[in-house]
Amino acid sequence: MVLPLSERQERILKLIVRNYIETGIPVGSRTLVKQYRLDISPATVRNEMAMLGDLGYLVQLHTSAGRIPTESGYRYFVQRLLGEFHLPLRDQQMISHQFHQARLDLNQWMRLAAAILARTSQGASFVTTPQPLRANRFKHVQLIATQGRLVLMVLVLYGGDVKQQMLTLAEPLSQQRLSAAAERLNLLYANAHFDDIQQRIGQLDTLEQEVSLLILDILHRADSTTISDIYRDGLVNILDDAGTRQAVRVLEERTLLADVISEAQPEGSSGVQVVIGGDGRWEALKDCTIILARYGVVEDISGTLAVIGPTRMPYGRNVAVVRYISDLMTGFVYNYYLEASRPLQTKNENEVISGE
Amino acid sequence: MVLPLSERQERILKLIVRNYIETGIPVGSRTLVKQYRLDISPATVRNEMAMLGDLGYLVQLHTSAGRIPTESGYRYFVQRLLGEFHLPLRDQQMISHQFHQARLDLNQWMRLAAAILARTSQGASFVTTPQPLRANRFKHVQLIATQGRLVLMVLVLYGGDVKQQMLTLAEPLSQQRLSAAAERLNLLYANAHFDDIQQRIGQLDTLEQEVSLLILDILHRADSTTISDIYRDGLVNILDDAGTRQAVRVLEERTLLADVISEAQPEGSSGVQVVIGGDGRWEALKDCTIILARYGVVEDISGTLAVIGPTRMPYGRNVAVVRYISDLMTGFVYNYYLEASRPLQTKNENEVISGE
DNA sequence: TTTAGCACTCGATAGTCAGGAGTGCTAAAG
DNA sequence: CTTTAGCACTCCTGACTATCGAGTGCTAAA
Repeated sequence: MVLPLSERQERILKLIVRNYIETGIPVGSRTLVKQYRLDISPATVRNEMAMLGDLGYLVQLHTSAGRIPTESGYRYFVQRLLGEFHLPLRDQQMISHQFHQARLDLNQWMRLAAAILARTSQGASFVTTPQPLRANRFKHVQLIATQGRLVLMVLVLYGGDVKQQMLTLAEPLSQQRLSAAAERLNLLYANAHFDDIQQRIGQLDTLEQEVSLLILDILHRADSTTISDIYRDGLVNILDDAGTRQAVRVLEERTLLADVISEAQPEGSSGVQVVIGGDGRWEALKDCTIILARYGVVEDISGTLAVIGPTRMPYGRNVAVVRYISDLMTGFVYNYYLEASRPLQTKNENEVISGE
Repeated sequence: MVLPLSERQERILKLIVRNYIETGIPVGSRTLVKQYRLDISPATVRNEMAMLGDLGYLVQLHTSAGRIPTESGYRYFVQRLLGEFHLPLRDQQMISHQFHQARLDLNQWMRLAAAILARTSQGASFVTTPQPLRANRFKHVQLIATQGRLVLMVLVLYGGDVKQQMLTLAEPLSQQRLSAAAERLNLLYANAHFDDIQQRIGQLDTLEQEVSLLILDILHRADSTTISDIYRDGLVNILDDAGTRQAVRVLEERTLLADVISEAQPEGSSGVQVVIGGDGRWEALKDCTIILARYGVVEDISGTLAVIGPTRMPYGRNVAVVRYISDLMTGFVYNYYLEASRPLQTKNENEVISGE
């Protein structure tokens, strides 16, 4: 529930948030008037500040200190006062150039995305590999003899995810024998879902059954809410900020991270999301803000990328860079998986801020 | 160059280091005598302390404060005074049990190793995937049609490393055609090195040549000193220690980390290494200590695992856990890649401390 | 409704002082 | 020659105090 403010109140709130983000020190009435040459007196500003305080947008650490924004204050700022901020063209070109250097290598793209997010946002970042939203499908399997009874199974899923797993046979088999088995499975399971495989498993010989069970196991694990791979960067950037401990926990605890990702981005939502101070839902995220966006094909295959930093962060710039890179990555996913026309430079619609 | 100390000096140094590691406060002569019921007077201890100070093993932050160990002090302690420390049997069992739960899944093993190192050492940790020490060899390739002219190439290297890469064809080809090409390459390149492939590339058709070039490219990249994959954990543990910034840099900067790994572990050395405060070689590692060990088959295929923490860390315990897990992982590598008899519980010989 | 004026609050900064842990030095004891 | 008791000295720590100033809330006048 967001109460509407008078235009002057909004102006004052905006200036306070901006100033505090920039300087990090609580801002008082006199300073504000002088700094921005307002044509109203400090006393007036004080009255408005008191009002904004009552509404829960500002607090003061102690009686005789200036005001700083509350979480709600930041939220109001991001939702209504932030405005459109575009990445400078030079930055866009530089980033886009770097991405085009790393053509067609998922690994490099992920690492690059994390690195650029971290660098331009001055915060920490993470990026997850794109994954099918609905149940995973079989694409291809290969069996490779290594030593004696040990066999390496390489399983490719729809969406390009490659899984590898060892298995031990009852007796050694030749590579020919293994390849043949793999080939049969490839024909039988083309585009199969978990259930399809489970149905057809009866008509197979021992080796093929064993492999199928492994495939089912992997599909099962891939389908649960686990995140496959996470690329991080920029931890150093936030090392001595407030709320570092929280931010690091988010990056390290896969479960917490998975939780945030799935909760903050309901039902194939698109657009950039800003989660400020946990939005009351995650106690663990006090004092830090996550700006995240989904990239890829929303209803089909997608991943998440995000910037993490202290609540007091440059929102305009960071939202812009998250949006820009998410667009680039979307283009990549199209190119990589679907080879449809590649909608680069698309603007994300429906900017949303979650919470309350 | 390490000067020999009298037995009493060693005893005093040992107690000071132990006490400081435990409490974190500078230790004075009186406290020391009282705490450990020494049968000598504080004045005597003071004399010895002065001597140890002259030799560079102790310093005091200011005139009237107790002594703390210097880097050299820690080094002397680790080299000569640490003694054998074994992980409690209960811990060993617990760890070993957890590893046996995650059978035959490289990914899980790596993650687990990092997690356990971090947990039991109360520090941060990293583990790199095992990699062949010498030039990499071709093992298997597979081509998988995805969409139109896009093809996913999955390349398996000797040692089980799986690489994936997209390529775009001049024109679409059927999966049969692709599989056939892959099969020919598998026969032709069985166990081939970079050079072998380069030689044989002439006798191929266009598609096969294109794929071969990609393979060469990947082999080339894999052969340089790049580290393939790094698993980290336990960052939160060291968040508010001294030297955190340095430790985080080691974990984040791949080049720095690769540097440390290759420099600190010359020529297939084995055993646990302790790098204290960068040992004068890395300015970036001031105030933090890395305990690292190679695991795997020394001359053949191996990875590195390590614990990172502040200089003031429990060395005995941490060396023990690094050694124990490195042994476990070595057993895993044997099992996974070579299926030789699996020398679990082997003790690492030649404990070395690097530097000076 | 705005603003000038004013009393008040409270953190930040600096100074003073006593207490205490620790040192180095010296001289006596073993 | 080694050990130790004694002592003067250093310097950190914590408590107490005073001053300063930025900032506030309130009231009354414009």
